Amino acid sequence: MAREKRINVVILGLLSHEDLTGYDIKKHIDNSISFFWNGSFGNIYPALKELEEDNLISSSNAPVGGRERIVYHITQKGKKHLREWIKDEQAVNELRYETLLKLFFAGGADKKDALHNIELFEDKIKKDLSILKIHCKTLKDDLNSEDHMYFYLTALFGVETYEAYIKWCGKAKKLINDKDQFGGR
Amino acid sequence: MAREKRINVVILGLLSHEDLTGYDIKKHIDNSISFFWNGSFGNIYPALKELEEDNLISSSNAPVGGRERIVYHITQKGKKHLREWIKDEQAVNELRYETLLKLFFAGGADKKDALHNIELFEDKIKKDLSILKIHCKTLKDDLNSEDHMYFYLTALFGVETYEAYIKWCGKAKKLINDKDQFGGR
DNA sequence: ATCAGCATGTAAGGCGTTACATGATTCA
DNA sequence: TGAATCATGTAACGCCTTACATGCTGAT
Repeated sequence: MAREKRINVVILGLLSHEDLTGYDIKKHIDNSISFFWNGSFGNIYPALKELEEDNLISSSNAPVGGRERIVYHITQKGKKHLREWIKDEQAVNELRYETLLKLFFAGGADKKDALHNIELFEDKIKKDLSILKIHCKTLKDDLNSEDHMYFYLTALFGVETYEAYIKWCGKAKKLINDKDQFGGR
Repeated sequence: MAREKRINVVILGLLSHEDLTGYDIKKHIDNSISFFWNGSFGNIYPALKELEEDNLISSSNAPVGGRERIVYHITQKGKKHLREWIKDEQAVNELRYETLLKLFFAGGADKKDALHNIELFEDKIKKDLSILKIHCKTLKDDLNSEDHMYFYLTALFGVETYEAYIKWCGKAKKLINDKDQFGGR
């Protein structure tokens, strides 16, 4: 019944591109997919152990100097597992925006707080958008491989939705300011 | 350190509009805010008990016939707590889209699967969008109260981002189909 | 009479985050 | 020599979901 934990397929997916350490995996998540998925050492390392037990990945020690280092490699079984997950129609898509929650309930609060929350959101989105745009452009200029096309499409999703967010922020601020006849409290 | 669980403020927020039972709260969440926040009986009922212990809400028995029914009411302390949460600058905004994850890792899979996943996503979004649009229009035609303005703004957020999603779906499908020189596997 | 909806709750488990613990290496 | 980065891992906890358990009411 219980769905497989998604960190497993994230790891398999990253390892399907190249061999990586747990630390590398965390960095890749942070750099490439953090706007739609997250991971932490606290779930990556235990997941690596489980995946290896299930023969979906294999490991080899590759210390650098005296520093411990374990490089993971996806197996054929792991690749098959990844493809099956992609093929599976079930997909959980969740958005949990506390900023919207605060706005939804702002009726009993100070209008300035509502505006401030929107501005904070807007600033964060603008910052993230500028990074995503660079990323997106780099990928667009190098669409030679199938992998890159898919990376580009996810980055494009980020850029286009974030641009929609920013437009909305403008409208929201305007409406809140215009409708001042309610009288802030 | 640990952040307060957000279901608490969701409940306080809904009760700041009107008195409700636990069952009502679940319905309101499903009807009005489910596109950016969720709740389940399994976390609503325990949270109601805690909130009452902390005097943020009060309860009164209001059975209908022989059917048990507990109506909750927000206290002054609860209202204050809600306003403070809104004022607090911290806000966690997370997007977790398994569809994007599948797309990001689609390089080793069949191109048809990638397209199919986008179509499934698009269908779901279109369905939800049509509901959101009706909701949004209703709210727009009745912007007399401050509460309604905020409800409208959150619904507008949904409409505009979902429209951006649908545009992206079109582009994504087109690019995947056009770039067929990679040769699907 | 049966089924959908109203209504309250508990139990188990899953998944994830945060904080902690440890230590090597590289660069300023 | 100290800070940032590389690198692996554990422990505690939080929050939520799913499934289960129970029973009344109203409509067909």
